[in-house]
Amino acid sequence: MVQQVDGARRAPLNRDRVLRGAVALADNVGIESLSMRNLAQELGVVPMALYKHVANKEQLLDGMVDVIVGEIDPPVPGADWKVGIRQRILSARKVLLRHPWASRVIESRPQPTPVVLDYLNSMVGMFRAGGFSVDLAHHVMHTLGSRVWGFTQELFPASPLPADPEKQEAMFHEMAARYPHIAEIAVAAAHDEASVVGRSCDDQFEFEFAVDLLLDGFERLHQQGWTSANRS
Amino acid sequence: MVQQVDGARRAPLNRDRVLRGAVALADNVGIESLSMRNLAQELGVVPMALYKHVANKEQLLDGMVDVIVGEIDPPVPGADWKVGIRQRILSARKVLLRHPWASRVIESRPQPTPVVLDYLNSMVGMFRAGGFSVDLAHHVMHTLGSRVWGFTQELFPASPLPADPEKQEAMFHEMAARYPHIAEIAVAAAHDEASVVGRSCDDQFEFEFAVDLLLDGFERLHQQGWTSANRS
DNA sequence: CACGCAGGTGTACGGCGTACACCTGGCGGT
DNA sequence: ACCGCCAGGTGTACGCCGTACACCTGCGTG
Repeated sequence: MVQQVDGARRAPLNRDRVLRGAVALADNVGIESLSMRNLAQELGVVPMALYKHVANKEQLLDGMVDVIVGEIDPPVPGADWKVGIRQRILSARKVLLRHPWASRVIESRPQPTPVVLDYLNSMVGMFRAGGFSVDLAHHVMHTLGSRVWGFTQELFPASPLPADPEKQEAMFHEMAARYPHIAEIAVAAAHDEASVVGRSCDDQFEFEFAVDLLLDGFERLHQQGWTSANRS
Repeated sequence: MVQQVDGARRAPLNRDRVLRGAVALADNVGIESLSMRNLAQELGVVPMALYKHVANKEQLLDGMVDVIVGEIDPPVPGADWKVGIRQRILSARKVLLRHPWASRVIESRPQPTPVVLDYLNSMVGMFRAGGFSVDLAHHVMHTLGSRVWGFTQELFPASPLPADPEKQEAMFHEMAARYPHIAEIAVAAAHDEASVVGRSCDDQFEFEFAVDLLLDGFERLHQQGWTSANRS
């Protein structure tokens, strides 16, 4: 049933093959359909075989995160801190857009792996190399929050509009009556992009807007010699 | 087995009682131990009885979010936009600190409920009342991201130190060697608070640092008459 | 040739969400 | 006084999940 079609025996599994298989499967069928049983089947193996290579599902998820982090570009060497950080974050973002499930998985990990710590450490290092005090670098990392990973907390994903244009119209009027401020944003955004109502806004622009606002704020504090001692 | 000890029959369930029971149970035993079966038992009822009041577990979670949002203070009427927004967000934060599971649940909802939309709408309204253009209000909401809910993406929770102080020492040296930038932050933070190594930093301060940096940035853009037309 | 051990297997358990058929007690209409 | 309805609660069962544990198998080494 599970055996190979071609005569050659399946190459033996190893941790890396398992992790990459898991990433691929999550990419294809969604993270919510990634189960040990599922993954085992995909790899042509019985579920329990996986446990020879990962301790349990949590460790599998940790390993998947490590694979993803490995896809992020390394820091550009001689760059100014601001452009360097920006590039790195936007590289992370590109990776996360390739693996839409990854942000949720990253958020769900209770402890960082060494690979993740390496990434964060090198990020802090870029601020330090730019002359930031330990103090400021610290708070600035907190402020970036999930954006060091290239994603922002989505307030909600693009709403799937009803196909029927009459229902669309009705829904729109209800929105406008009940949530006028949200509605006018939706209208403006739709107009900007000459697209249908409800089309979600330009994600990339929103992301860069936020990152740049933050980086500019950081720069200002840095130049002012900000210290956490002047906590008001 | 399940019947009441006192002669009086259990008051009949209703949606509200189910939701509040679920919130209480999550508070007590943690969200990961909240199951339909568990909750039913707590309410003195058979699991399937819950389905007369909520369609499924997803709707239960939606309802729990609504309960939490209901605990956030309403906007202070005559306040300046900046202090008004700040107060509201810090109120949300207080609520979320009472229900530590709530941030993860909010993040996990695929669609916002009407109650959530009301909250977001009123938040946008505060920016609009402060003179923000629709355009700027829009992007500014995105920038706040999960902070409108009073939480920030945690890079990782406080690490539980090993009890043995020798192991602590060893771990610390390994950290310092491998992740020097992270280590120096840890040292500085520990020194600030005269606490043990690894003690997590002052969360409230980090949060307010970020919110204030953002609000200041928003104010600057607002005063400059910023428009998304000048997208560089 | 025997042995060990890494890698793969089979079976089983307890937990989950929930579909579906059923029961029951009180209330409104006649 | 009776009947029928139906909201609310029950019982059973299914298919999924993660994974403990005992087992097998075949290769590399002594």
